[in-house]
Amino acid sequence: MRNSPARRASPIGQMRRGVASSNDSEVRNRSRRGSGRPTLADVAGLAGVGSITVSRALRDPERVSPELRQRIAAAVNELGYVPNPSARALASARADVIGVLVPSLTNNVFSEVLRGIHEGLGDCPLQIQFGNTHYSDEEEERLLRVFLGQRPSALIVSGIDQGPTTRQMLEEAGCPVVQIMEIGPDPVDMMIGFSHLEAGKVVARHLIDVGCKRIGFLGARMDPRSRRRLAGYEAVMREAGHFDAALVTTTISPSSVSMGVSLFHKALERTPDVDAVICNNDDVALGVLFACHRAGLQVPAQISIAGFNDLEMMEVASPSITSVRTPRYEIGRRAIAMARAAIAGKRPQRTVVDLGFELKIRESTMRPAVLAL
Amino acid sequence: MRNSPARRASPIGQMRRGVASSNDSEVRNRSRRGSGRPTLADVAGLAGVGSITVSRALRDPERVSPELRQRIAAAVNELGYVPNPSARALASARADVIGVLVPSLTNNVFSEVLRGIHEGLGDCPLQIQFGNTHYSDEEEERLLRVFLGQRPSALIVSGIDQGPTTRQMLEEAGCPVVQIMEIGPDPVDMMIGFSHLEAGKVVARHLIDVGCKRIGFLGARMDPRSRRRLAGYEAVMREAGHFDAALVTTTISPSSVSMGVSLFHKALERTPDVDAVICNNDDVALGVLFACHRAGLQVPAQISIAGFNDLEMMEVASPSITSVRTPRYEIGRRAIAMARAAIAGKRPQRTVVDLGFELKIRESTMRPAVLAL
DNA sequence: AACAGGGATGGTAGCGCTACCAACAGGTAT
DNA sequence: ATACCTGTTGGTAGCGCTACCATCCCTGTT
Repeated sequence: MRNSPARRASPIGQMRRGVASSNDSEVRNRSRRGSGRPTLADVAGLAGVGSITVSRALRDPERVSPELRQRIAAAVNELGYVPNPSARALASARADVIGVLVPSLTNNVFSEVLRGIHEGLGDCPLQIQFGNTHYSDEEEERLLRVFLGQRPSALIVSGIDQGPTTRQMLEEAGCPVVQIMEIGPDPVDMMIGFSHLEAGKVVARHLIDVGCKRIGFLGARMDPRSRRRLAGYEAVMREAGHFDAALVTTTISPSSVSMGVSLFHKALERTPDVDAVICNNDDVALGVLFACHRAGLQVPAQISIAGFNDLEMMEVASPSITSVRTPRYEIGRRAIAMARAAIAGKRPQRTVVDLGFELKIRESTMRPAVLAL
Repeated sequence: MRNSPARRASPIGQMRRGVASSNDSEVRNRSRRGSGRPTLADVAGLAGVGSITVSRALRDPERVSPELRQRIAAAVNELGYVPNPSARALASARADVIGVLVPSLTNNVFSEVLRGIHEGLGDCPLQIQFGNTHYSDEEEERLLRVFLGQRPSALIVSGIDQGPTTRQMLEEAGCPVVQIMEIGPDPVDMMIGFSHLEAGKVVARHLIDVGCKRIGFLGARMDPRSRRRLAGYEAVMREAGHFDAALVTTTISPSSVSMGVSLFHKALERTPDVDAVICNNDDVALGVLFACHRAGLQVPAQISIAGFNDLEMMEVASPSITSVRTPRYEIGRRAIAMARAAIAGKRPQRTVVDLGFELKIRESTMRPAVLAL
């Protein structure tokens, strides 16, 4: 019941027999090897051309005369020919695969990036080979090694803090490499993202502007990007003379809404006088909002909340939550576009692209006076 | 700067010259084809065995004597040999690829499933080939066609409502097929999920039990699974004599928290007397919670809310939200386990697995009396 | 002692495609 | 008329691996 390709193949075999040398095809039908599916040679036989011409017509139609092109298209259609990517990869020593390494799948930031990557691909015949590093350098190195074994057409990796071995492998990969999410000095090849340090600064400045002084920082899963946001916060707080190490509450445990609740409780214990919290992402911010609601703390009258990433729900939360809009989807799309351009030999003029970010100011950080309007 | 594989390959080439016939290797070095990386034959030369023995040692070590196995392992290590998956796929007419089709990446339900799939894979040498159908039958069919062109080892598809062409392609795929998320009659091959109809019934019954009568149903992105949950709701409501078509507010637009807000507003307009809403997922439920908060409606005193999926945040929301816990991660893990077993020829005895679900009753649907305790 | 049986090993011939070169037509420059 | 392009087509030889046999050796049996 589960196995009919052999049956399906037989009409094709007969078709072939009528066109190619009959001896040939009979031998082929008896053979136990082979996939039983039409090949380039079958298409070529039916169209009455050489197989290499079919190959060209499929990959680079410009180089084949319109007449042959049409005959070949008809033959492809009739046989239901689908190219064999393994054979192509083997013959050309280059797989139509783009390796993508991200640190997490749970995190909806990266699912947005992945969506951008998939949609940026459109229907071009590239495959995405996807790997989850779980925020581990060793795992990243292992996965990269596996990916390189396939001779990918390009690589997309998250962040700019690869370990030395990983860094060297990327440099020697012999294919375009795009580092995403962040920008920094010394790219391996290309880079697209924004400055997390600046983003941290902007949020902190905003809260100082609206009159907050005891501004806490809550961070779960303190990856390198979160640490840079924290560094931006710290720089601005020091400059304003407000910095206090007790205001910073972080954990390396994974981020979640409930982790936001517990980080907030811990912060309240350490610094009961906090008048604002900056969260390293929106999950944590949402947890803080819920915790405030449960504790009867008025937002923003008694405490202001700022998040990071600007998930869609931030705008409709009650109160709506100030957050930094990050171009996650756009990063995915543009990363693929850059990779494709580089594969096609047209390296973009700008190899380091700063997509920036946007502070979305909402109710959770508005001054009472403004709210009253 | 970007291109060093050629340089890296040269010591390997020299190594090879010392072992294999020197004439051979010189020709090989001059050739412009080939990846420049060590091959099975190189490993075989260094270990002093036939290449087929190396192949066996790598795929099925039991069949090679311990002594040779060790020599081969040493040679692999020394050369840094990595098998070429394309060549393997071509020669064996079978790629070590599992095709996975899901309808959405935005939806965190499916990112959990994907996480389960990736983690269920462990470090076995299978690759996941992933496709996003965007809830479109045509797109599903197109992607399936692409996947089948690679002769995957197994296929994982979402839902049980494939179109006739897709259904036929799956039946003729000649590889194990796992349908996930749902169970139903007439599986293509294997199936893992739970009954959405039952889940819909259980939630509706619970709300009736706590004394609600005008129970609304809010649904965004009404895919087949959501429709079956709605059918369960409708059946129970009819049985209780509470059904009213005006209580059902749905849209095919994508689901989101803000869509939950607007669906709730629409429902309030049509049936201002609703005393509870069942949402087809937790995003919508969260939107309802925010809308209630903004409108000053007490939850659950004035209105009860139930969600679906039991995202982590439901438990810490304020009030916490009743939801149906669905085994998303587990579905991914088990689906891969079933696929791997089938690939290995050990088809599981149970080919249709019902993982069930669990109604998590929380504050948002508690009777005032219970809350007062 | 001859033989069958089984486990370990190797040789060979592809898998389906593309890189490379060769061939040839039809034009343009010499 | 010859040489020399340029553009289209085809032949051939692999890419690196595995399926399929053949071979070898070592048992155990008659």
